[in-house]
Order: sequence, then structure tokens, then C-alpha cells
Amino acid sequence: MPELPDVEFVRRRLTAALRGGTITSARSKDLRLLRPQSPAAFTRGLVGRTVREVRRRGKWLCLELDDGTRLFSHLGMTGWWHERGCDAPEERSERARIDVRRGKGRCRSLRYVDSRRFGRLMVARDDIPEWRELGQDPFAKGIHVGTLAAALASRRRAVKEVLMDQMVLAGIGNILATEGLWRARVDPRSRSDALSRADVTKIARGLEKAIRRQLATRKKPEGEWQDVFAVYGRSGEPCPRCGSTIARVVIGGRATAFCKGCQVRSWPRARQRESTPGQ
DNA sequence: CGGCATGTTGCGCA
DNA sequence: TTGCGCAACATGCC
Repeated sequence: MPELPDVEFVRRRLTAALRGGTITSARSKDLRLLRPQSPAAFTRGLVGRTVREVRRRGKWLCLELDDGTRLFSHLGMTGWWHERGCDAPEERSERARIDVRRGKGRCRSLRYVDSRRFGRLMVARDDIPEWRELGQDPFAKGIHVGTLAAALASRRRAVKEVLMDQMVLAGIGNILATEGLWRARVDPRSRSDALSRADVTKIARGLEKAIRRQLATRKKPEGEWQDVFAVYGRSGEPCPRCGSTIARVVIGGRATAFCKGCQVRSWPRARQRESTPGQ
């Protein structure tokens, strides 16, 4: 699940559960998720501290504690934080747990669940490079089109690959990039340096819309999340906008769905050809 | 059984 | 040195 809207959703829930609370217990035995740290360092870094704030940049979460310690959490492909009571049983694929007490409230317990274990959990005294090096976050103030246009123009790659570069836009994953480009009517194979300023603006607005839409879905009861994608995962089906059959290609090693009928491909002038290149 | 998956990293090769 | 393609990571689902 986790792309920007999912991580933002988790951030809000973690904030509600953790902010101002004191960590009474913190455990993880998962050496892969903790790498290169030890389970002891995880416990030692967190227990006894108070949670000041839960931040997010792109797909990264950061719990900021009262003494300046931070817990960085990346959800990878299948990670999620669940809020439970402290007496709740261990969940399937539970990899870490943090218990928190707040005033007279019930003991709350956050369970990190991650079947594939592609996520990360890192205790640090400072911001980590993975956090520092992230590009602009598209959520808070929207996408700065000039910055995005410059990043796209400086590369000669498929536009979709650049959008998914976390140093360009933090938090855009395969679904958002696919859906955002469909909304912008831009072919994901378009060369990033061949796009017009108008295209870049449409892409920015398309991504923002896709983010808002996905986040809105998260506000429903958890069992009722029904993500409705226009093209993602729908190759072979008709495009909801123009009716053409949705195509599937691989870009940067990732499955990519798009509509040849209404998504326009841009290509540098000198290399423009009659037949579509690369087929 | 094979294929595929919302993410990231690291390796070999050009 | 840089960039690119692709396998790997680990598990579950169809």
C-alpha cells in the first residue's frame, strides 16, 4: 500500500496515538528491518522517552522524541503500523512493537507489521541521509512546477522514472506516477527533457489530484478501502476517458499502464520519427 | 507451479 | 566515472 497518501494517513494515526506519550516498551527482533542496528539499540534508544512529533517526508516517517532521538520508519512494500491495546496478541508478520502511556489513558501499543520486510526501522540522533536527501514533498504546499520542470529538463529519461525519483519528488510511487500521468494526458514513456511547461504543469496537478484522491479513500473504515484506479492494474480494459484499450509496458523495471488513445508522447525533436520509437 | 506485487539497493557491464 | 538494466531482497496472493 505505502505511497505518499498511505504514509500520510499512517502519520496522522501515529500522531493521534503517540504525541505527548511516553514509551514504556520498545522491541524488535528483526535484524533485517533494523539493519545495521541491534534489537538492544532499538529498545535503548526509545524506552523512557516522550514522543514530541511524528513527521513525514515522502514515504519516510520520523518519530521525534523529547531528547532529540529519532525513529525513522520506512514501510517498504508491505509495511504498516497498527494501533492496538497493550494486551492485544502479537499479529501475523509483526516485526516491532512500541508501547506508550499517556497520562491516565489506556496503554496503547503500535505494532509494525511487514510481511516482506522491505521496510526499515532506524534509531538515530540526527537526520539520516535517506531523509535529508529527499526532494520536494508534493503534499504540504503542492508541487513547485518550476523545480519539477528543471529536474525533468536536466535528465533524458522516461518522465515516469524521473517522477518516481525520490530526490525529485518525495513520495511518488508506481501507482501515483501511473495515475498522475494519465490525469495529465502524458505518455509515461515521454522523454523528460522533451516536455513543455504546460505538460509539466498538468503533471503536477495530476499527481496532486491522485494524491488527494487516494488519501480521501483512507478516511473510510479500513475494511472499505476501495482504491479506484483509472489505469493502474487495468491493462486490457477500456480507458475510462476515451475507451481505447489500456496498454502495459515496463519502464525502469516497473509495470506501467497507460492509454495510447489519450496520453500524448513527447520526444526530442531531432529524433522524432513517424512510427513510435521503441516498439 | 509460475507470475506478479504499492520499494529500494547493489552489481555487472557498456 | 557515469549511467543503465536487471536481479535481489522475502513473502503472499491469484
